[in-house]
Amino acid sequence: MGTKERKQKEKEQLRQSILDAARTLFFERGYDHTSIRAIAERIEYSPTTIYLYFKDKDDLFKALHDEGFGVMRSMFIKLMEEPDPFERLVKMGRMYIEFAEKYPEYYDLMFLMRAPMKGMEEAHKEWNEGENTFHLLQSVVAECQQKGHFVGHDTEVLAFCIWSMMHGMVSLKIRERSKVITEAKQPFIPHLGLEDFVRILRKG
Amino acid sequence: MGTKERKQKEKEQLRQSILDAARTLFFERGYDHTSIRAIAERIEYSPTTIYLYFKDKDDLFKALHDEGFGVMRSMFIKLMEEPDPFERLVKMGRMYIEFAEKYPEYYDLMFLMRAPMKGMEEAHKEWNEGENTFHLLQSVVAECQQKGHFVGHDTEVLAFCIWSMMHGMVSLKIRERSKVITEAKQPFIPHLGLEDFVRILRKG
DNA sequence: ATTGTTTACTTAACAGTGTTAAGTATTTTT
DNA sequence: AAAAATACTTAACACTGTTAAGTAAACAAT
Repeated sequence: MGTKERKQKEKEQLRQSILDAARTLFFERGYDHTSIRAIAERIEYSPTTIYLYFKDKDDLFKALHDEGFGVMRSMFIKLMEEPDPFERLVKMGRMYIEFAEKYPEYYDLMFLMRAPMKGMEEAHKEWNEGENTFHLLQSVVAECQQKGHFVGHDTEVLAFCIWSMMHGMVSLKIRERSKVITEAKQPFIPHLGLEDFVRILRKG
Repeated sequence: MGTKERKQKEKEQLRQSILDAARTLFFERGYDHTSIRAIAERIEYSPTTIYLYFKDKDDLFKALHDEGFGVMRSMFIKLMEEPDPFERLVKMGRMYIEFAEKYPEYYDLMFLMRAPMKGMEEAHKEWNEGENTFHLLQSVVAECQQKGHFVGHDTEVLAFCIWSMMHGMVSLKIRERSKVITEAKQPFIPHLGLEDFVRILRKG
């Protein structure tokens, strides 16, 4: 029965091309300003076809949200071979910024937008993707502490602080709040900030 | 001509009650899920009346956005009498968290949401409210440096880092991303993080 | 006092949204 | 050849922000 498998593959392909169209349009004009009808038009299907592959608009969002975490994970994996935990932590910070600068739209979906989380409370219930990534950070911080860094700090709270720092800089930049600083410094802002932060952390 | 003044006042009152209704509904169900019709229904006027007082929905947003900065400013002013700049900086941090915890919806409008900024690019062009607040922070940081803190750091970049730290923690909390940490610590999360951060800063 | 004009508001409508129920071919199974 | 399942579409519902046109009352000028 080769036809059954072929049909299955065709279905998977259509699902993928819906997702591709959605990604393109979401990234181009944002989630709110992308209509199901526009996505449908792009792949030359009727709008209702999309509902045969995705529950609703939030479901499309969630798919891209998880896709984003996949991309981020694949970037993080590369630097796990760095032996020194503090250096690894610093590299993770740089990678975080690189991800946000390269895929600001993914970052938006993953960490900034509210829309998806509502659908996530029902389905995922616990934002698994985000939790996994955070625990990765937390374990690196714990390793740092074992090597004598950050003495007397609560691992969890400190990890949250570090994440907050990165998230703060990156999200202020993405949402164009970083325009409050001198124009010449703006292109370097998350990186400059990170290096400044690292200088402070090295002492602790 | 007392009637003219009375009319003027009545107009101002209606404008205010539109704003009150908008605030209530925005805070209750969020900007996106509040319709002009719902606001109109609440004050028992026709939807189009709102357009006689506000250009469009973004204009309503902007009014509440600026209102939020007014509230924040009035909270900040109180702690400007603190003579020691470092202590003042710490108190500003605590105040920032208090504001965000007391008025998460204002915070959302002011620092998280995207919708308004688009309208702001045309009108304000430069997010004045945000800039003023940032420059206040920057001057406190500069004062700290004059007293020997944070030697060798760029004032602007450092101020941005500090703001990022606060913004990161607060916004992760508001958008419910802080659920990645132990439940027992969650209620204290922005405060605990701040104190941790302060401990690190005191050394520099 | 009767005009004309301004003011403050409403009705009706447009073009768009997410989403669902019902319908239609086409293919597969019996 | 009849029945059933598959894959998709058409038509519609109840919304949305926003605008153009209309209305009734208050004012001004003659």
